[in-house]
Amino acid sequence: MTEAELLPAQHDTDAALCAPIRGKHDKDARQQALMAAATAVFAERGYDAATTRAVAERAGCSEGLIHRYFGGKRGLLVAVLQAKARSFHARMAAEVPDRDDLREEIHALLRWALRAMWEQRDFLCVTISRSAIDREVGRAIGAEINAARVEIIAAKLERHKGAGRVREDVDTHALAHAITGINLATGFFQQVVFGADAAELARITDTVADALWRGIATETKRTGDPR
Amino acid sequence: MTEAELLPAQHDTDAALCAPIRGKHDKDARQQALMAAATAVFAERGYDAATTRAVAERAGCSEGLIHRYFGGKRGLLVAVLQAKARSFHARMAAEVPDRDDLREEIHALLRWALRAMWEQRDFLCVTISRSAIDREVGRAIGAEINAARVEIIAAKLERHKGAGRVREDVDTHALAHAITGINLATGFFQQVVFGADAAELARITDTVADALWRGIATETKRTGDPR
Amino acid sequence: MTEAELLPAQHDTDAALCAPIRGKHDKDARQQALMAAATAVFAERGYDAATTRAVAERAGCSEGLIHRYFGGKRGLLVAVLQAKARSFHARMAAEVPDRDDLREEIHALLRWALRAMWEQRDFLCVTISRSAIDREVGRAIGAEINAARVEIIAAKLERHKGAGRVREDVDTHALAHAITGINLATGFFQQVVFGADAAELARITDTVADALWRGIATETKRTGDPR
Amino acid sequence: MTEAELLPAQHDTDAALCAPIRGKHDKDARQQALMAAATAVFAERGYDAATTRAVAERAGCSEGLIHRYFGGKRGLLVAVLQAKARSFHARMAAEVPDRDDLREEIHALLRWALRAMWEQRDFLCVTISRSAIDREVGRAIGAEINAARVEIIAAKLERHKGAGRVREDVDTHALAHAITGINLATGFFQQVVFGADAAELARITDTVADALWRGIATETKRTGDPR
DNA sequence: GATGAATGAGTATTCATTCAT
DNA sequence: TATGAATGAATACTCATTCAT
Repeated sequence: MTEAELLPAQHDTDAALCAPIRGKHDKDARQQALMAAATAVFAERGYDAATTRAVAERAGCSEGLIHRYFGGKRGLLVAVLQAKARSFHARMAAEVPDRDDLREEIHALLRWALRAMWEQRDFLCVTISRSAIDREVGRAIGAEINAARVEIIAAKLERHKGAGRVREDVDTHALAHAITGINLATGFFQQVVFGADAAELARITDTVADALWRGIATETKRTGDPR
Repeated sequence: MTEAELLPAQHDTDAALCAPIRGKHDKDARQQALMAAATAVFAERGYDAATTRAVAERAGCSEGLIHRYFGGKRGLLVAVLQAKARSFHARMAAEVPDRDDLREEIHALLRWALRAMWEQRDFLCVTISRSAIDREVGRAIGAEINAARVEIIAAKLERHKGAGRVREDVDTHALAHAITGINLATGFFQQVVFGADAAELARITDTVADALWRGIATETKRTGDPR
Repeated sequence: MTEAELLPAQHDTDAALCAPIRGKHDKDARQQALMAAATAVFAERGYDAATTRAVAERAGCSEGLIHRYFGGKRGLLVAVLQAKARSFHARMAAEVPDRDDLREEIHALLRWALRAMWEQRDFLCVTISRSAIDREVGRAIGAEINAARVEIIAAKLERHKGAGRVREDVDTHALAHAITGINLATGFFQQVVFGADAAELARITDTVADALWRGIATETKRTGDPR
Repeated sequence: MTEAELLPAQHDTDAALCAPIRGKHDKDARQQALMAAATAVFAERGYDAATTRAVAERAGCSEGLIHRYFGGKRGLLVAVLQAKARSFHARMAAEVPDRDDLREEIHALLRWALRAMWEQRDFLCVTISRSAIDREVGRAIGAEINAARVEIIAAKLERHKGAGRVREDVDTHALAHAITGINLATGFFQQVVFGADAAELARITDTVADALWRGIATETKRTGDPR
């Protein structure tokens, strides 16, 4: 499993986006700047505690624009969420290419989540925090982001099943849900919220990946077990 | 696996706790009432949107006491969190008794989380939402609630390992972390936040439980496989 | 016609009401102070341009109380309006006692309005200004304040009619409406808004009072005409 | 008294004025459009609640022009007021032609006010509302609109006096003020603000007109009294 | 000790006005 | 010249916290 496909593990929220505004009247640039600033400020303080003033200040423009462009604070949150959601699973599809080795596939999926969620931790903090409170946001996340990832993973597993690498009695869709859940638990909660260290995360990830692999792989295919 | 051990699936916020205060000057009763009211109000509206006035009103006493007793709104949140944490894993230890069948043990652990988290969903919403924002709360949850549950589960797995039911090369501690994570992902996110239906949840839980069991059980012990 | 019955011609909004608050926690005094301050500030700047901050500052307390006590800015306006309305026509009834000379009665009514409206000009500015914009306020003023004054005047005229001092074909109710209207026009608009001087006001008032008197008095009763 | 002279009773705000702008660069047309739009928007919402954006939108041009052409929102109000004032008493002079019957003259004056003020009610709401608050506007209204109308009415009365139809001791100027005041009271307040019905308004108007007529007419001229 | 009246710093949002284009 | 993007000061209202009673 190569690591080359993984993104650099750092915040992506602002490098380019928060760069000084080009023109005084560049509407698009300002909208981008506001969304980037919002992602950061929401992440740092949480949605409720974040102030529109702080967002505007960081974006380098006036509060009024938040209301002009996004219809208010909540509109800004929604805009940020939608933009991120679009890019997020597009990336997963691209960055975790299909493999012919089931074990590697599972490991790659779990490791990718560790990387991607660390990188997106700012966005995730807001999203998770809101989704736990705001039913509407919660369902939207479930239906849009989570479901999409489940489908991608289920398709991968189904391919392995078709190739005889996964036991016939395994419910690939349910397993995809489980893997997505494990991603969230390790990638976000243990890594970001609980602050687990890299070694522990690797240990957990590898352990569960191997356990799952053994648990779903057909007997004959498991002979190449590295351990 | 009997279901008798599982708790009734309903909100537990406060039948008794919100009962009318016994004496006007019963300090302990007032603190209890405030914490119960806070649990309910925080759950209903989220921490930020909850007002100390609402908490005081529901507890039937004055706002001032929140500051006198708990040092303010945040102190009240912390008090509630700690109290819940204490009771929470005490319950898990009691309600998921050790079993000699590994497969049943794993299934029981996953099913218990489904029940317990549904029952505690109000409290979890606040906790999860805050922990994603408030680093301090996040670490506290990780260190107190999560770690304690990991230990309990790890001990169970270790016992099975000692009895030769778990492969020697399995890192029980890492696996316990994984199981706890799966609990959170399915019990809270899929069940409460995303609103998955019971059948789907059961399917996911059973699938991952079986996969893990096969993945960690020693070959010889698996002959009794029901499938 | 004695002038002794007329009130001193000065603002009454604050002398006593805006006096320093007695006790820090005197709820009633603060409500009074807020209403007095509101009357003054609304009068000076108009309802819209008046700020709750300015009202609070003048009342010597915090903005929050406006919302706690009156439910907001509009509630404060309504409270002021109602309080004034109650006292206003009670005063007219008391301060323009019945007379047996019709001519004196009419003169007294018109002069009283001049005095009373000058004195209440602050309150009237807000009231008139709002009533012209806010349909609800307008109707309320018409139904409460205006109608009450019409009734009092109509009763006076009816008494004169009964005593044979007013022509049988005079519609006393319609005339009462007219007199109330003339009061408003001269007492408020010419006096307060247009800034007419006292001599001119007296001339207008006396002219119209005499014209009305001649116009409604029975022929025989008019012999004592001073002119 | 013919009714033919009376204007159609409907809002006159802008059938023509709001028509699509002829040329993009027709400065005069734009100023007209802005003033028409302002009249309408101010009337609908009141001066304070009206926004320059709403005015600009309705006029079909940009907010900036309000400041370029009129120096701001207040300047726009003043421009509208002056324009209206000019047209208003020009109309009265034209629409209430001199009559040789004093009684008819007075009735006509009062009835005209009822019609004209109903028709101009939107404009009057803003004007009256502002004049009660904004001293400058109040004096301007008094000096320009009111004084002009007083002069017209006084001239009419003086003509009747010259013809021996009005008693020598009547102060025609003061009476003209009184009539103007009654116009305002009945035409605007009772009719528009208090929402009195047509029958009641007619009764009041006729009663006061007759009372005034009897009160000022010379004895001999009154023999033709219809009653 | 307990109350609830009072505070004041802070919030999202609005809007007349300015100015780069 | 006209536009409309951008501003920023101002607004009503909220709420955790304090403190006189």
